[in-house]
Amino acid sequence: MATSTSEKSAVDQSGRPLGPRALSTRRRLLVATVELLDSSSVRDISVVEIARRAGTSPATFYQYFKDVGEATLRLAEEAAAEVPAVVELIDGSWRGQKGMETSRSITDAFIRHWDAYRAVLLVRNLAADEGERSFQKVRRLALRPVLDSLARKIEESQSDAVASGDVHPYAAAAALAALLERLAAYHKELEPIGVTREALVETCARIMYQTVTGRLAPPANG
Amino acid sequence: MATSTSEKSAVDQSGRPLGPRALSTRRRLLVATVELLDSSSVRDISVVEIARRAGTSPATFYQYFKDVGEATLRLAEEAAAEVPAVVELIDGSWRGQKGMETSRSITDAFIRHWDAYRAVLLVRNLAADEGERSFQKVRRLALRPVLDSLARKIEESQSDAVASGDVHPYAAAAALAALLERLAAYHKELEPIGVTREALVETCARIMYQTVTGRLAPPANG
DNA sequence: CAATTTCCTGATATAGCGTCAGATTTCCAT
DNA sequence: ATGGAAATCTGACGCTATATCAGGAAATTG
Repeated sequence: MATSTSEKSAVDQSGRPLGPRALSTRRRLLVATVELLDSSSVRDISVVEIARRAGTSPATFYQYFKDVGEATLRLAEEAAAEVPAVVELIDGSWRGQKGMETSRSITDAFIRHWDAYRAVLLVRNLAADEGERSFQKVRRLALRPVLDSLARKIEESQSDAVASGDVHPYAAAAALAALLERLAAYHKELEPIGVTREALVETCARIMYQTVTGRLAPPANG
Repeated sequence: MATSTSEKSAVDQSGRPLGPRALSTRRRLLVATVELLDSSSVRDISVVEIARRAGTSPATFYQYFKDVGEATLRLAEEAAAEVPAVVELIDGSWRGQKGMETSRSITDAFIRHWDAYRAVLLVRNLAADEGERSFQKVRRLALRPVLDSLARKIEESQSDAVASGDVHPYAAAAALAALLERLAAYHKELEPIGVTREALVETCARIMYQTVTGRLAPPANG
């Protein structure tokens, strides 16, 4: 859990920094919020319920958060802190079978990230898509490093490559990120339809490989 | 607008079919719902507000819909009725420059579809991702034809192709659909960052082309 | 251990939810 | 036309949640 980072800077609704007791209350409220987010739809989560589950009163909730949206935003920030691990993978080798391996592990890491923070990330994306600035900002915060390092890799490939250079690196990176995100959110619903997680990862990895390197993916483990 | 189809079968909350006056009231309520969906976040849309905007009372709303969720579901059903147009494009040629053209127009059509129904589709996807069965069903209804015909095309390409056959057609189709969906939801936020809609469409089209045909995309209109 | 700061909550005004009985409008047979 | 039945709408109501504030309980400090 990457909680400690944000804990440091946590403040009261009036801007005052928090002591240890307050910190733990705040944490309980956040935990209650994820749990409810996990188990029911956003639309019918209420402050009362969060407070009840956290063993405290609604008034206390408002001491720390403006509304349910703000609590969710804080959770999204915590999730964003976990992404960097994915970024390092991108700097691996992108040649031949090794490249496919890199691609696969990125896909896999991304999906695992989503499975871990699913509910929060879903809400974060909806809010961002609906135009809420603060949520857009958190999403960018989480995705930017991924986009940047993907785009860099694509550029590298383009310079030494056979591949046609008419691909905008950043657009390609964005497309890949979009693919990863949506697939990660979606895969659970695909499995009952007969598409295994493995097949999905493999397909996604191939697409990524091809888009990054500009070459066709090598046949599976020869 | 594809409203007439669903209008026919519209019923009261108690299952009774609707007369003309009721039909028009129901429509006004649905219109008010989209408008609010377009202009504010799902979380703070209320029945009262919908009723106000439709020039009627909350009690009337409940005559037609169980809650805001159901109204949204009906709207999602109407959006789903528009998708088939996209499907026909998939049956076009996938060879060389023509293939890229096909791919581009699919991407373009998909994005336009999303721009037209954005708010509703966003909510539909969130609800589906959150596990609400009825919304999953509507999404499948809309996406199935696309998936099916994409998967068929991929299979065709595999039979006569050089390309390695270790791509699961349905998984690949799902990945493409995921890419299209996410990108369509996302593109507006990418433009300020310097990624034009055109670059996005082009990239997306190339990925689609490569995934469907198993060949590298031909260089742009060289 | 009392004063002080930190943290929590009961009370409350306001507003939305969801239901029902009855008012209003529309329709149709006469 | 016109009176009554069918269709449609809504005012009123009990319930629950929101959001705020003044003051109470708990921890900390000198």
